[in-house]
Amino acid sequence: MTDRYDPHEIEPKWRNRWLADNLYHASDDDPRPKWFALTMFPYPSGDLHTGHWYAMAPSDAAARYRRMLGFNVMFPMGFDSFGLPAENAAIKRGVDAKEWTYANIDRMREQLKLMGAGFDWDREVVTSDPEYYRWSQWWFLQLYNRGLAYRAEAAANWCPGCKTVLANEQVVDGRCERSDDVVQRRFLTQWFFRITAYAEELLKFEGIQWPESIRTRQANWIGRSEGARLSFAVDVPGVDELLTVFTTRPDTVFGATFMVLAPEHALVEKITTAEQRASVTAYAESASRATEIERLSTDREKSGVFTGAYAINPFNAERIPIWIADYVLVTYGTGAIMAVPAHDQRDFEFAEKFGLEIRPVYAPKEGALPNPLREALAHGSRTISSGAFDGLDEAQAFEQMVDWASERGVGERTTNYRLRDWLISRQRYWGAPIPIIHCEQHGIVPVPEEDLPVTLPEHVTFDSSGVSPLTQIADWVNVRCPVDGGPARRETDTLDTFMCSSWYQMRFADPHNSERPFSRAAAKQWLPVDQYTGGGEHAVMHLLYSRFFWKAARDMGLVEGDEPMLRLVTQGVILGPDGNRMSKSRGNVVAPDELVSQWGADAFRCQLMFVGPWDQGGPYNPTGMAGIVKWLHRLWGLATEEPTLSTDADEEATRTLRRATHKTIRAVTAEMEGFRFNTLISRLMEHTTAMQRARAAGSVDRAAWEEAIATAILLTAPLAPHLAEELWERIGKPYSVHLAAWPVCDAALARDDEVELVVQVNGKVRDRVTLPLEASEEEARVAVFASAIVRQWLDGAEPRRVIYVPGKLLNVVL
RNA sequence: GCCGGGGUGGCGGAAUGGCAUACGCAGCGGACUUAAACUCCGCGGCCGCAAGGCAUAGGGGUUCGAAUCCCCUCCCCGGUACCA
Repeated sequence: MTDRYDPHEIEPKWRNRWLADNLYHASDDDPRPKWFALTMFPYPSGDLHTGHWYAMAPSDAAARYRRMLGFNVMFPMGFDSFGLPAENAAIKRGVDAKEWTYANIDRMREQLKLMGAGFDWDREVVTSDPEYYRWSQWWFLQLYNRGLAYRAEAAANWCPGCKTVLANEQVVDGRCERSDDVVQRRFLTQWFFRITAYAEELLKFEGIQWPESIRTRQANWIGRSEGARLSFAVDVPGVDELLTVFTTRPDTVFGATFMVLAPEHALVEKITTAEQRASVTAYAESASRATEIERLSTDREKSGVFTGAYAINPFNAERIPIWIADYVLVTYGTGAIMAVPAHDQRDFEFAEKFGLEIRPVYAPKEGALPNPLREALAHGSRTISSGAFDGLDEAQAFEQMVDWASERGVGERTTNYRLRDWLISRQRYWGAPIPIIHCEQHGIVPVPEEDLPVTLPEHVTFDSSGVSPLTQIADWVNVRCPVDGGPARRETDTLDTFMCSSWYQMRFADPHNSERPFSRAAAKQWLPVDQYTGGGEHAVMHLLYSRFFWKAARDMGLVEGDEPMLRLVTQGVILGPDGNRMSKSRGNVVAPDELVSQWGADAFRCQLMFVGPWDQGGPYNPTGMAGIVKWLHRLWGLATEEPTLSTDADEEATRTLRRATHKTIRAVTAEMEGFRFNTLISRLMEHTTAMQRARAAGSVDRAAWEEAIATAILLTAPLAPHLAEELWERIGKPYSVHLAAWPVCDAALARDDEVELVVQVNGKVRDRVTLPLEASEEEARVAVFASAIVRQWLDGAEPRRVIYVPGKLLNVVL
């Protein structure tokens, strides 16, 4: 037995023992209350990086804490293993996508084990396994059968680099979230999930503890706005279609002096006059060529063209010109607006540029209307120039005008959402095939459930075009129609990987079920997730999709409750030592493997938790490792080298040590509940110092010492699991510390006997006095005014006022 | 522009109305050691000999008392953006 702390000796020993004993397996028949702790599973990119450690080590600590509190904890791990990097490796380097992926998984699984986390490896799921994606396909069919999956032509985001469409959520600043290529707009027939059916419910966050920032981002993304649809007749011979607009300000309809359609709007073709056709076509073409980035630039000057056609305002029968302009988006509302330049700044700028009428329909809140208007008047006092509706405030005008339109069938109150349906088809190979067959006779035919999985062909070759190989494999594509056995073709698009990760937490409840995605009993036992941890960057992707999926599953009667994850804590981004995101090009990447082989997993875990508040992230510099390592050595030394123990040690010293121990239990427990690992560790360091002081002071009470050491080991166990296990054994406790009970604070022992009262004169600290804990205000005053320093400051003057905060402070005001 | 989070020693950070700078890093001094450190002890905001004064991005306010609450301004990070 070595006497020195050597992580390289103890860490492999305990890791192997835990694995051999299956210590962290969550049993289905355990009477204790369940706790489903989940940290976002990784994409198997090939290497576990510092970001993974930063996310997972504290998640593991929190799960271990719950286990010690007496919960039947399930803390599973898996791999989100479909996706483009595997395919890119296949295209660029000629490796096999599957082999590349599974080699990475094997490597990362070993790296994850080095972390010493308490993952239940029996429940591992890999989304690219047929046993898993079979059920992803099954979910697709359920959603299809319920009308929540559909195929439609729509303007889609096309990434030229990835050669596939993307969901709106995967477009960041007009660029592909993955490859950074500028996204193009293409009209394509694609598969969608009807997430908009749940838009309203997704805005509610009842019964869950999620960070404000994530809830806000989801709410902004869903973008609910209340308003009305108004229909305008089109004054074009032979066109009886109505031009319907969505507006949040139907109360300004008398100020509508022109209409604007998105260049892609279906009506444009039908209403454009012969005279205007050439310029309209040219404008529409240039708009379609413009990238999303160019079109979305808000400081760009307004542009547009007159169609030559007019609409009729249903309120006053006025003929108003119809324009097209790219500031109106085909994807929002109805793709058409009534322009009210006097009360909308964008319309105002457009009207100014093209010399269109600007007609105020509200009097300003103060003063007279400027003439001419310098900018749009967003809100006014009372309606003017609005016919029979004059003299109303905004709310009244809204109500009365929408009622008027509803009665005549030319409008209705409506709620509009910015959220679009989730585009889930991808023109890529390395994903779960969409289980659909296209039959010449029967059109879209779902693959029968008993034929699942639709297996992804292996060992495919990529040609230089980058087109998905699935389209090239004739004996995979050509199938018999399930209805009549006639000739048919498989759908060659695959599912967005975000679809595979939208339900993975459900699969963890019953990961090996080959009859269904999970049994009802397993769902009841384990779901929903009690504590989810991961990166906030998934706010409007994974975290939104998972909520949608859960609600759909609930409506199918498969799960209970309205939310998939009850409590969410998102960690910040760990940065390189220079304060920038870690990247190879910057040369600021900190490689976990090197640090672990030098200092051990426990030290690395602890240092990552110690650097700062977890939810904020921040720079990470390995130079700080020394402090953590010193602390672990100090703890080791205390646990392995006993002081002189006695039963008649100094009573006050004993009391002091026990007080430190119980105060530490209280503080560490609170920090653990709040995911404040940095201050948690500082508390443990202080306790370690207190024990060192006690040992240095001479003989120590045996019971108090043993309590202090055992407590320190227990409180450290979630953070440094290997070290704690070793020390627990060395002090003669039964295996395993990770199954031991979390210590409980004895309030009487934690209590202070006396307090140090801060003495202020006019709010400035001048002195301190020590008083018994129960000292009255009168006793405090006596002690304070007896102080020579205080009397010097008073200089004979009478205090005007005395503020007393029991146990803390006494302020003398002159 | 709008929404969210921030700005405290040389550095990471602590304190969310009551002792500013906990706990660490780096630094300095000392002990032990032939020598060392993943050992131990100590020092450490700025000005000042001291008494004391001044310091939490900047300015103003509330309060007996403000890093903390309110108002204004500046800066950094993240999100989002012609959303009708």
